[in-house]
Amino acid sequence: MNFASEASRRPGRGQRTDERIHGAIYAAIINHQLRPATPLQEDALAGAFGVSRTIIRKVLQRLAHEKLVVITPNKGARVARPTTEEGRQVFEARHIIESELVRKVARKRDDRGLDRLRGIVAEERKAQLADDKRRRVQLSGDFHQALAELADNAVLADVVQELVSRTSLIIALYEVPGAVPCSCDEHSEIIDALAAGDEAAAIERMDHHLRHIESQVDLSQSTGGVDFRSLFAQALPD
Amino acid sequence: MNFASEASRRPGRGQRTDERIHGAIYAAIINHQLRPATPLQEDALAGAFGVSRTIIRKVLQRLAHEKLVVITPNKGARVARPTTEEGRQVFEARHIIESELVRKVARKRDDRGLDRLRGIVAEERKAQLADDKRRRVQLSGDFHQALAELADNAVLADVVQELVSRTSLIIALYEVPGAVPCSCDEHSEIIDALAAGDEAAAIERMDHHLRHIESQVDLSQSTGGVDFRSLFAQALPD
DNA sequence: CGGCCGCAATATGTATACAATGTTGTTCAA
DNA sequence: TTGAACAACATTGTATACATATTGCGGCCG
Repeated sequence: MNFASEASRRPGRGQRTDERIHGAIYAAIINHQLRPATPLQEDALAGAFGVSRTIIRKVLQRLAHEKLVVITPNKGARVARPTTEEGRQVFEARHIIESELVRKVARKRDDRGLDRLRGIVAEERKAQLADDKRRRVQLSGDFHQALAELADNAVLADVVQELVSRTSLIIALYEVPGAVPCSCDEHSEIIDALAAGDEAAAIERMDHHLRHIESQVDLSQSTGGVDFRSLFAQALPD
Repeated sequence: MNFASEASRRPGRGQRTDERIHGAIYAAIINHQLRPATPLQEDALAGAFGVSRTIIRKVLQRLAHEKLVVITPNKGARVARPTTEEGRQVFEARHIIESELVRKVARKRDDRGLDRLRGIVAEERKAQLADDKRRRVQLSGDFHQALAELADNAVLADVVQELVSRTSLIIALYEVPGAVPCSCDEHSEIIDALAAGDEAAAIERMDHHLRHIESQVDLSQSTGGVDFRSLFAQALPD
């Protein structure tokens, strides 16, 4: 894609540009259009978006902080390739944090908030029928994000947002072949428990849902620093 | 301070420079040498560290992502001034996350890890005797950071690190006048419970410790947009 | 013929120049 | 005297040029 025309039309109108470019690359990574380990060359991106490398560098830096991109000094940026261990940690963190957030929301009985969640699930169903996988992934993330926001804790909501993004990368890498995309029914069940104010049930269902997502990936492979010595033990002199 | 000589001696030796400058500004903020709302002018910092604004911008961007600095477009960067609401959220997040981390560490019975914690507490005691407040603040953060690392979850350890830094800012802003700096005995008691493998006690003591820190700050003021009208009600003509 | 050394190409790291924006102080007019 | 408009300054935003590091290729030596 080439956005050069729009970008250069209005030369210096603040830092709306950064935001746009960040959003575009972010979405492409979450959507698995840019897969893990894809090189993100500064010049190429600068050309594509019609801006200078300065802007691209800023965006890449931000994505690196969000752990979606890895920058190796003097070698450039690539889409991150989280290890299985990192995957395990991300899921553990999500269990811990999202359980508590669900607890808080269940206690709140915020009907308007729940309606917002229902709206997202409705969109999910539509995307499911339309077989639009990209939109489903997007909306599934939005659901968790929205839930976090309902818990009146923007700090934790930010953390969840980051963890959800990273989950996308983990799925891209380790999804098992016949994986069934996470059914939105589970989201619906969580909402029902929240609406009923049933704290325990809501937590249990969120836990179940997260375990379900985990069951769709295979984190058993050892990616954390391959030990060549033992791997090639029999091929090496003692 | 002026690091121009060292910086320019070896012109382009990788991005060790960024790290150094980030560390320096980070420490200054945590130490309360740079107080909330202090303007961080690019040129001034560039001059002080003997680098160009390019590097400074990168560092400020990173600090902004860590929520220690706020960048307002076209107006520049300042040390962040978290609101009382944000303070509340940070403490809540710490309770949720650090409780679970303590639970995990209690179950692990990792003696070598506990020794590391004891080492930090010993340093804390020394700093307490030497009346070195800066070092005490630093070490207190290190304790929580080290504890998080013992829980075998680098993802959450990163989050805790960020929350601990932000806590420093909150203390700088809202510390009550006669506040007694957090005694390192509480850290010690947590270690003892961990050593005994007493999960419940360890969690209880961490909770107590965090509540103690919270009691040192006054988050009751409403900082979310000061209402001059009511503030100066009696001094204004209706 | 195989392996090592050196050079060239490519990409990133940093500095600087220029453009745009925001702020402040001054001047002029009502 | 007060208000607003304007102009000068200060500061950030962006692009570009140059310095430096890595990588792959080709030639040279053993």
